[in-house]
Amino acid sequence: MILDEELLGSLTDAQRRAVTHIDGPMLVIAGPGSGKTRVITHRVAYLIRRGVKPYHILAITFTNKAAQEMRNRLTNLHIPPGATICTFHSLAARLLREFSDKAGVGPDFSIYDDADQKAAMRAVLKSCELDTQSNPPGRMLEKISNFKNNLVTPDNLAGEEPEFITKILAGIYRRYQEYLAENNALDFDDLLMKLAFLLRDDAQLRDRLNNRYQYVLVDEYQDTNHCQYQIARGLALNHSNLFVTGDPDQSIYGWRGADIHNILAFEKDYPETGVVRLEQNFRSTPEVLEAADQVIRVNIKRKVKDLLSTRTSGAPCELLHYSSEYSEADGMVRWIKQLLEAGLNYRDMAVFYRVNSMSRVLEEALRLGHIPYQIVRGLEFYHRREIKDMLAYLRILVNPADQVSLVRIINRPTRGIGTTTLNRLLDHSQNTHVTIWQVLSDLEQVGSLGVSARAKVKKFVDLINKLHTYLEKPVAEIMRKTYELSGLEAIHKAECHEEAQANVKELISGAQRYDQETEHPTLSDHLQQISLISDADAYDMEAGSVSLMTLHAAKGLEFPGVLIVGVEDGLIPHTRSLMERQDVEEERRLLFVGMTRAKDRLALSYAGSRSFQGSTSVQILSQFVRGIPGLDHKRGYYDDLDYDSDGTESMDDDYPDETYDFAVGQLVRHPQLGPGRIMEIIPLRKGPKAIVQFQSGLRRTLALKYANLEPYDPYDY
DNA sequence: GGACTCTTGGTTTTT
DNA sequence: CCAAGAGTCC
Repeated sequence: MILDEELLGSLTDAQRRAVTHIDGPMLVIAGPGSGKTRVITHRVAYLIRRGVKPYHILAITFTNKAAQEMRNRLTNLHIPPGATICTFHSLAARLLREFSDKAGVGPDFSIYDDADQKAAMRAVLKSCELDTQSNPPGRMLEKISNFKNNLVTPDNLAGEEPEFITKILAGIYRRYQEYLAENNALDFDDLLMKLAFLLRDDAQLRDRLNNRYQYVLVDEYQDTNHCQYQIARGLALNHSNLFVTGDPDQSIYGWRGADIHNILAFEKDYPETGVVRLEQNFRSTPEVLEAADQVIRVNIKRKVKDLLSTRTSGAPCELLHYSSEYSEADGMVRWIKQLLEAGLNYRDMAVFYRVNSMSRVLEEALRLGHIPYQIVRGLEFYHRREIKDMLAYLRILVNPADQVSLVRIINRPTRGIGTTTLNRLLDHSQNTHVTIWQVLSDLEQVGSLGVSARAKVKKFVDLINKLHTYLEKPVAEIMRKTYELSGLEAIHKAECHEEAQANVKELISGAQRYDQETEHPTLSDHLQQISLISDADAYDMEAGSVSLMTLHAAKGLEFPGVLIVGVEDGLIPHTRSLMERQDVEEERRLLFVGMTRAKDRLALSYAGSRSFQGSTSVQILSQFVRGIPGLDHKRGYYDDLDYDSDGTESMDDDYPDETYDFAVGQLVRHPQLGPGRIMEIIPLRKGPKAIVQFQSGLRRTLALKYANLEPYDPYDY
C-alpha cells in the first residue's frame, strides 16, 4: 500500500473516495470535466496494485476509442496489462463467440450493420410477399430494434398485443430473426440481447463469468439501455462489485433506447450503494460553465447539480449571428484564425454541429481557407462501396451462410450471374432448406439452371474455394489475395479508380496493424471488430487539424476552443424531437454536452437562413439560448446582410431578451387541469402565453401570468 | 442480363 | 437537393 500515495496523491478527496472504494456497488455521479475518466482509470490501477488480478477486472467504456485510451493510460501508469477493457458490444461479441454453442450461433457469425439489416429485411419482406412501399424496411427495423433493446422476443410479442398491426410486425420480426439465424448473422441489438438472455437463463455460465470478472466498471452509465442494464446486473450478480459512473445531464442516447432511469434509480436497485459526487470542474472557465448551466438548469428530469469551476475567469462566451450558413461558415474560418492568433493550435479547436449534413458547407469554407481539418466520421470509410465489397468477400470466407454478403458480390465484378440465376439459386436454397453455400457447392441439384449459368457460378465457387486456402495466413495477406483474385483490383485499375485502390490499401494496412498487435489474429475476429467501429473512433488527437463532428460524437472529448454552429430552433432542438418524441430535454442535454467540451473559449453561432433539401428557410436562434445572460451577442463581422441599410443594428427587436420561468418541453401542473407539458411559448406584448398539452388530452393556450402553472416532477428522487 | 434514366421520398443523432 | 430504388431500353 506504500505505492498508493504515488497513485492517489494527485486526486481530490472525492475522487480518492471513489477510487479506493473496494467492495460492493458504487455510483459516481460525475459532472463534465470532473476527472471521471481519471477516476475509472485510477481505480483499475488501484485494484491491481491492491493485488486484484488484472484478468478479474472488466471495464466497459462507451466507445472503442475510450477503451484504447484507458489502456494507454494504464500502460503509462506502469500497470500490467490483462484487464478487459471494451465496449458493451465488443464484450458481447467476444463472449458470444466464446460461448457460441450456448448462444445458438456459429462462432464466426457476421455482424450486420444498418445496410445489411435493410438488405435482410428486404429479403424477409419479399419472402412474406409484402411490398417495401407500405412496409418501409427502415421503420420495421426501428421497431424491432426497440423490442430487442427491451428484451422483447417475437414470442413475447405474439402473446401481448392482439392488434392487427402488431401481429404482422411480430410475424416479420420472427421471420427476420430466422433469416439472420440462417445467415449465421447477428445485428447490433442481437449482440446485447443474446448476451443478456444468456446471463439470465444460464446460471452456470453466469457464475463462471461472475467469477471471471470480479470487478465490473461501467462508464457513461446514463446511456445504457435495458439490455446493457441487465448485462451489467447479470455480470455482477454474485459479487455486487459494480462500479458505475455517469452524469444524467449528459444522457443523449434516449432515442437509441438508453434509459436515464438506470442511473437515476441505481441507488434503489443496489441498496448498499456508495455514492460519490464529483461536482468540481477542472476543465472549463467559469464563463463556459455559467453559460452551460443556463442551458441545462431548465430541465425537469434531473438531479440538480452545481458546476463549480476550479479555474480562474476567462474569455466571455460568444454568440455569433450570421445571415446564412455560408457566412456562418466564413465566420467559422475567421473564428479559427482568431484563436490561432491567440496562440491555440489547430488541434485545440473543434466545431460541432447537430446533423452530419451540415459539414459540407463548413468543409468547403475550410478548404478555401487552407485550414487543416478532420471530420470525425469513422463509419464513412466502411460505407464506401469498395470497402463493403471487400468485406463481403471476406465475410463469406469465414461465414459461408452469409447470404447478404453473397448477394452483394456474387456478380461483382460482373461475371454474368444476373438476377435470374441468382433468384433461382436463392429459391432453391429456400425451397429445399439447404444453405446457400451448399446449393452453390452442389449445382447439379439445381435443375432450373442452364449450362452456361452453371459454369459461371461454378467459376465463382472455385474462386471462393481458392481463397479458402489462404485462411491460415495473416489477415493482411488474405485481404491482399482477395483483392487480387476476386477481380476487384482489376476493375478498379481499369476504371482508373485510384481512390478505391487507396482505400483498399488502407483497409489492408489496418489488417496489418491488427496482425501485429493481436496475439492470435484471425480474419473472423478482425471482421467482427471492424463491424463495431464507431464514428467517434476516428478522432485523431495527434493530428494537427481542426476537428469537425456531430454533437453526439463530441461526448467524452475536450478542446480549448469549441464552436457550435447552427444553434437554431429546428436544429437544436431538432424539429423531429419536438414533434415525435417529446424529448426536448434530451436536446437540451445535447447542447449542454457540446458546450461543456470547451476549456477556454466557447462560441455558438446561428444563421438567419439556411437551405435545406433544396429550399431555404428562415431560422431563429435556438430557444435554449434565447435570452440567457452572459453570452456576448455579436453579429458576424463582414456580414453585410446583417446590417440594415442605414447601418444601425436592429437585432434586439427581433429577439426580445425576455427570460421565462417556463420553457418549451417542460412538465407543469395546472391547479385545475392537472399535469401537462408546455408545447410552445408565444411571446406577446402583454406577456408570454403557453400552449400546454395536458395529460388528459386537452390542449390549451394559457397566459403564463394568470395560469398559476407550477413545475411538475413525475419522478421522485 | 446489364446499363442507363427517371422518380420519389426524406427531415437526426449511432453501437 | 441528393441518393437510392424502380423502371426502361438495348
